Amino acid sequence: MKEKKVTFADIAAYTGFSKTTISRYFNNPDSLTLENQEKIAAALTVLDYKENKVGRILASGRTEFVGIIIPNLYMHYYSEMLNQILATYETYGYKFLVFAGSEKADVEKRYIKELLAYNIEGMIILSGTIPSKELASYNIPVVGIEREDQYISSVNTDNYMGGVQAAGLLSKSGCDILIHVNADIPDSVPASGRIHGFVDICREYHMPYELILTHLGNSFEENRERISHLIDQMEAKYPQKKKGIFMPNDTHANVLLNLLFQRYGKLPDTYQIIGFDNSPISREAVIPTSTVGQQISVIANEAMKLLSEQMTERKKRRPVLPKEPVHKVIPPLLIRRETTI
Amino acid sequence: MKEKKVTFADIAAYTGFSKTTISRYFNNPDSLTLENQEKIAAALTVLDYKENKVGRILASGRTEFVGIIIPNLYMHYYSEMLNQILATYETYGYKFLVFAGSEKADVEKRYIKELLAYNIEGMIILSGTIPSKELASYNIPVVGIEREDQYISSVNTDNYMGGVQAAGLLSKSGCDILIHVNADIPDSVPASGRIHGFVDICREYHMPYELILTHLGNSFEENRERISHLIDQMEAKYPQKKKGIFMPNDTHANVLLNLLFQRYGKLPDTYQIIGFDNSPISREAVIPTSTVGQQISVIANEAMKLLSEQMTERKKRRPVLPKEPVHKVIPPLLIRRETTI
DNA sequence: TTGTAAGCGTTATCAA
DNA sequence: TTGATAACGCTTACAA
Repeated sequence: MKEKKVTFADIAAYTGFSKTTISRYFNNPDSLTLENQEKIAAALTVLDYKENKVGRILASGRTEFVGIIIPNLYMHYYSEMLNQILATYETYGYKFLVFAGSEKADVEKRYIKELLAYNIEGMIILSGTIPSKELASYNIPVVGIEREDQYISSVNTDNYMGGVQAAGLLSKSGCDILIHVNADIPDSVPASGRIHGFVDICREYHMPYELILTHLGNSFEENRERISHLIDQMEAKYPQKKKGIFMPNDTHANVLLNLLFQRYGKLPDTYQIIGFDNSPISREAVIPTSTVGQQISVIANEAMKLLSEQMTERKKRRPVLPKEPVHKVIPPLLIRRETTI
Repeated sequence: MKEKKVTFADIAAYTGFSKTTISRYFNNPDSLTLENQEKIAAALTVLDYKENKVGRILASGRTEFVGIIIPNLYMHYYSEMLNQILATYETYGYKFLVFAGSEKADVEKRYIKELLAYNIEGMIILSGTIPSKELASYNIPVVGIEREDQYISSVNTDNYMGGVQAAGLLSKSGCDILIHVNADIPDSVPASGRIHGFVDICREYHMPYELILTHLGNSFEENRERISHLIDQMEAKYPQKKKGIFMPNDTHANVLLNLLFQRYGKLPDTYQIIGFDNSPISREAVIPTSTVGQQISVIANEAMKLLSEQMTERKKRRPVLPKEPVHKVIPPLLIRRETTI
């Protein structure tokens, strides 16, 4: 406790060098003679010096902090994305200040204010409550992931391609009718691409299709009830017909699958199901479920790469700031398992 | 970009007060006259002042940073724990620097070094690779969660009680033989309590039981294969008998359930299954699975409470450091669903 | 209630 | 290759 920490001043006193030289030892060692490097190195171990980055931040303005705002960690998609983002520490060295779980614009604005107070160098945002226009106004590098991104750089899954892949697979499976269940997403959100991709392919192949754009509820119980309802509707409307169903994500695909299993003891021949995300539940379901897989690790790495480039650029004396935000698009991977042919 | 930031000096110049007074406005506003408070408040908006906490940290030594080291975010238990820990920001105001996903002692030591370089005030650690003795030597408040905790404070689920609850439920379900599958955990790890609780109750009730202490593999495929093997073994050893199986967690319980479903199209009457954790998969399984539920939110909050107390104590001029680490134990919640009577 | 002045531990700028 | 000195933005005695 009471032991004061060893500082550059102590090392300087001990070695007879100036603080500047000690600083240089850390930041530009080659500017010292090898002999002196060794002297200082020895002093460090003798004195048991521990780095203190706060002084450095204050003097240099570089925190190496990146802020993350994430809607929740309950959904696997988000927790795995965070996982992958955190893993980039090994590559880029940025530390992450993480806020999660609000989903309310005013609360998230508080989070951002706090992050800015710590001089974060950049921000990755997965939450969609704050308009990108406002995010851009904070004047630090920001990369969005799967959210509205008109005024900020972003990395997204190629959702349109995902819709195309899902519809393509289902239409090849001999289905009579293709159904896509999803929330009614505005076009500004990348995920809306899935709907367009799905529709375009259905039209192109002249496949009968239906869009069921409805909110499936906020709890597992609500999901269950509404999806059960959906089954009733579909069976009433398309009896006997072979239905190819593209669910908005693997969690909901799993609920559908379980409900059908409970009704029929198996997945009836009149159903084909495909989910989205390739989250663990798609493999852990009663029957491994086909899905359009998001390449979470690729997305996370691209996001950090993009952010890191922008942060590095800013540190230069005459930064060339990109006038236009950069939008990267990562292709999804179609994963065929046992709920489709 | 080029706009320099507004500092206390600017506000002081603008208002005619000293920097000290500006500082006081933020830290102890009541020590100023209401009139002067208003003057400063006005200046803040005029100048568009933005907090900079780095200076404060340097001057005061208080970072309000808490470090978190977590094995991974792939398992729901960890991601939900992180979720709940992050949520305590609203209560305690500590910001979290998060590292995840190494599970290697040397890497995690690097993480800790980095955290210490940023003057974190305390640490929550879920990872078990670094012995608590070493953690204690860092001389900052540390709280462990479900890990070896001899020399550090900790919050754990009452694992023994969990084992008791599981064995109790299964023995009431008319089983002929009780089986607990688990890894071969050393007694220093809290989770070992489950095994002891299970065994003690089986003995007390004179229930025949078997412990299968084996590693179930590191991937879903391995889990599947080994659990399938387990079923073969159990069916060979206990044909016709009603088997009550206590799995080490919900993920593995789900794999077992799915395998049985695939073999028999349902959960046979000769099986009763109970998992551990109450993770989402237990509700999302083909048949909602009984489980011994961990109270993650309670654990997270208790951990932060404990840590916060220790951090607050340290800030006092004459801190009373606890000689002995504090260990809190949170009771599990038995959740009966459809895989047990 | 307010101000002065000395830090906090680095880095940056010059100069040597 | 090295050093002196002034920042960086805020807090904290101590003084008034």
